[in-house]
Amino acid sequence: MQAESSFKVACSNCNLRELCLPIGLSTEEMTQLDGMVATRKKIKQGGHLYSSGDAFTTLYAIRTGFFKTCVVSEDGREQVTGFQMAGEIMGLDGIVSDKHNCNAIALEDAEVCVMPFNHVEDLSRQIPMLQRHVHKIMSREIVRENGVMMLLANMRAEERLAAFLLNLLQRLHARGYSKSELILRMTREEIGSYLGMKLETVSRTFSKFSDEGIIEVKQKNIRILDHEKLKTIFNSSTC
Amino acid sequence: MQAESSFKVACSNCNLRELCLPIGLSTEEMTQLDGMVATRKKIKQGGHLYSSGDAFTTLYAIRTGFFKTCVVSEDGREQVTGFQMAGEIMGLDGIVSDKHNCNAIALEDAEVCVMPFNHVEDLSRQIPMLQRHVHKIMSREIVRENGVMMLLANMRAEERLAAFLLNLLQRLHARGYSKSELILRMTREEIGSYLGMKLETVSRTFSKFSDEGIIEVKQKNIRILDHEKLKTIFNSSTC
DNA sequence: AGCAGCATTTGATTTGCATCAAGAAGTCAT
DNA sequence: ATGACTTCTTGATGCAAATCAAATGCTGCT
Repeated sequence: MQAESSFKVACSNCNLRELCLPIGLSTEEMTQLDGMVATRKKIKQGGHLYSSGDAFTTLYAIRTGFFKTCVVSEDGREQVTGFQMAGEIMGLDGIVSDKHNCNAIALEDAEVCVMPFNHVEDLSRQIPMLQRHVHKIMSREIVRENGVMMLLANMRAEERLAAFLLNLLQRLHARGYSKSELILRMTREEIGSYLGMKLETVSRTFSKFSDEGIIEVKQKNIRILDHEKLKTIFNSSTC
Repeated sequence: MQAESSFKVACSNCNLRELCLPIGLSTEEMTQLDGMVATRKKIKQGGHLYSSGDAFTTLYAIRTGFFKTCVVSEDGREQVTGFQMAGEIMGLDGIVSDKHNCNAIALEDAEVCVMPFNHVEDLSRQIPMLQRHVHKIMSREIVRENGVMMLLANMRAEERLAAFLLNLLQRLHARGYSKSELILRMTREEIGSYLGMKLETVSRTFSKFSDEGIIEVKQKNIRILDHEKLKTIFNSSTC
């Protein structure tokens, strides 16, 4: 087994590149891009990729593993702001103040590509398609958070959990996983924090879905029995 | 009175430039930047600057007036995602899919600078400080939304309203307005939507703050009598 | 393997906010 | 100014989810 660091890190032959990178780059541009990732970094389950207050210098692309990000208020309340998986970019919150604004914690052993932000900016100036790509990634995060605001402000517990499951399924499916089965990497409490409900309510709602034959729950293993019904719950308002 | 369009639009002598633009640009760079704003546009109260689904081509900087942005779910529920004032940038939600993702509606007669996004990108490639600035603006929006998520998921009605007032005051103060007085441009219902509560609860909470001598409420005019208490309410968890 | 410590489930009770309702105050158009 | 409409306030009641509580099921460690 060879040490990771002795491999040349290269986006151009990374199997995740269609998730991280713009499509349609020329071979030349692709080669340039290989300069974007400085190194890779492994994080053990429970480890912090970065913490609130840390100096911001780099973005991270997830190669393997699963993360949560969370902000902590002055009085100590923790809020999970997102769950991230392979191919997704982390660290954008740090750009505005040159300090990270949240904690990024691995929910399973993980590996990330370290992309110094000034490399990203330099290359963005040279490769317009990369520039656009970076903008799109940030815009996507803004739009995602708009959706979470809708969820938190307007939806009931069942709708929130249905939305959460459907979102995870869709993202996992884009990575080649089944549409009808998933393993939750986070606890009920973390799900609850993200969805603005208590862990007991998360558990009860899982049980309810299970009773109704919509899903099958075995601890962290969830099997989707009725995808359509899940969508109906998600879309249905109070009527 | 001269028609607006006959004036040369110029960031270099705009009195809002320290809100919109990076600081420390050279005179030469400043001159380049004047190419960023194509035109200006006036929006009447209640008018849409853009709507969900519209093609995205430009960002907007607010010169005067006050806006709300809101997303509408499939089943018709509306969620206010933010309130924007002079110097703030709108339209970032459109970048990811080349379509706007929300409605931007003027809450009072307003004027905006129209900045075609490809101008912004072109100039960003030439002026690294502008590039960084654009990134910071998007990152700031991400961080703001993280804060709203915390508010919606974790806080009680009083804390939410206190947070809302303090945020408005702080932003107005940065624009030269009083720290102890403000005029709400939005209805109780719009505040409620943003804060995830019903208009009746917003009204009741205003009344409660008023009874406790923290603020004075005269319709849309709010006078802050006890700024410290407001902060205490905002920070206090359930204890 | 066995123990300690989390994570999860489920039940009983409380509560903060939503909902329903009605009247008052303010605003706009003619 | 007058009437119509919107916005706001306040009260009474109901409900979804929080809280409190306890038992059970996992997981990881030595």
